[in-house]
Amino acid sequence: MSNRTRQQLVETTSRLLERQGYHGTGLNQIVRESGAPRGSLYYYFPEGKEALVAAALAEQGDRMRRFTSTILSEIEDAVEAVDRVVERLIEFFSVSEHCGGAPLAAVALETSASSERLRTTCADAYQGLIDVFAQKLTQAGYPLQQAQVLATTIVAGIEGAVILSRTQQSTLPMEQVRAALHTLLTQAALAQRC
Amino acid sequence: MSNRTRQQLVETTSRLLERQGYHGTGLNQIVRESGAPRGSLYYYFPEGKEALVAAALAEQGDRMRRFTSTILSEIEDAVEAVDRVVERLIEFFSVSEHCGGAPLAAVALETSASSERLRTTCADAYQGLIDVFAQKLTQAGYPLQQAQVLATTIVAGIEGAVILSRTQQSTLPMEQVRAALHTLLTQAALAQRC
DNA sequence: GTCTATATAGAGATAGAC
DNA sequence: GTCTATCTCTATATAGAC
Repeated sequence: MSNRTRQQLVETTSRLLERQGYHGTGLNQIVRESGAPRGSLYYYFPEGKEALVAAALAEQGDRMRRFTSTILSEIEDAVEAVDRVVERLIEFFSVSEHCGGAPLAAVALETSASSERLRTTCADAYQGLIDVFAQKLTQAGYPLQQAQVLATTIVAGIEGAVILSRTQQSTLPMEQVRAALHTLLTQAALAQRC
Repeated sequence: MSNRTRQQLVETTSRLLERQGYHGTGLNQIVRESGAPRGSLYYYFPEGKEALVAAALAEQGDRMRRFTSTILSEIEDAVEAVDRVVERLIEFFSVSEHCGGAPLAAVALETSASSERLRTTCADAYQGLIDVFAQKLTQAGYPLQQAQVLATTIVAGIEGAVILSRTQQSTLPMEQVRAALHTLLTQAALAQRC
């Protein structure tokens, strides 16, 4: 079936990129671990590796955005909602055996200087995620500019915390950043009321 | 001369790792761009690529720690001192044509699952940097646990901001995170006085 | 849609001369 | 300390059969 094989390739690529990066992930490994037919890769992605990776990154960006958006819509209080997002990410990080959590970061760092296509794909994915947080914060009454600063800081803090947690093989950095973001959002809200 | 060639290899490796990551940086390229004699690589690093990269990462960690420590010791007020560190990093990011600023992150993400040696080297480097910030904050009167949370958040925020700034080719994310860290540290200090 | 075979290039690493 | 030559492996990509 057409979309089935293609989807296997994209999902396997996403998974491998997350722990090996762009240059560390070979097409042979992708084909092998996906179980997809060997001859299908260049049928679905005639432009080769870069196109396959771009598709995987875009899908990961969508997944992250939907995941975040769902949680933010379920909890009315903005501070608690952001807290819950980070808590859920910590859970995912734990079950991934301390090797997941930043599906875009490695590729972004490796390729931002060499591939415009992959760089912009990552940029769009990050911006989509930032927008989701910013929208929640503006709806909660934060001024627009402050909401944008805070949303960027949330995403940056999470990405950085994942890097630290992966190198330390511990959830502690993510827990610490979660606490700090809670403080930041709470006191920003307080300052705005006074 | 002995140390001269070795140093050329290490410095070139550091520079290439920063924008290409571990698997994207080949030994041939390192030798070529360093201008070091081709035959010297395995003389200075008999254990091969992993050892060379580990040396480069350790040196980058030291460099970052010294850079930060110097600035923090020059400015008495802790909040202003941290602000100044981020400002200086933004300057470096600008002159690197939006491709530098996170010398450890790419390798950390690529290899944390496959190389204990590189993972722990990155972990040690990050911890050294966190300790420098934490020490400044405790000296400024922040309680120990709060200082550790804030120090981790500073480093995580910076690393995440660099990722965003590189993908967006703009200093804006770093500026935004700088502002947010300023708010966080100021209000944490206020809360502690009341 | 999928296969195998292959082209071409580059990787990391080793041996042995100098 | 440094050189060249070479080994082996793997990479991406393509061609052409089925």
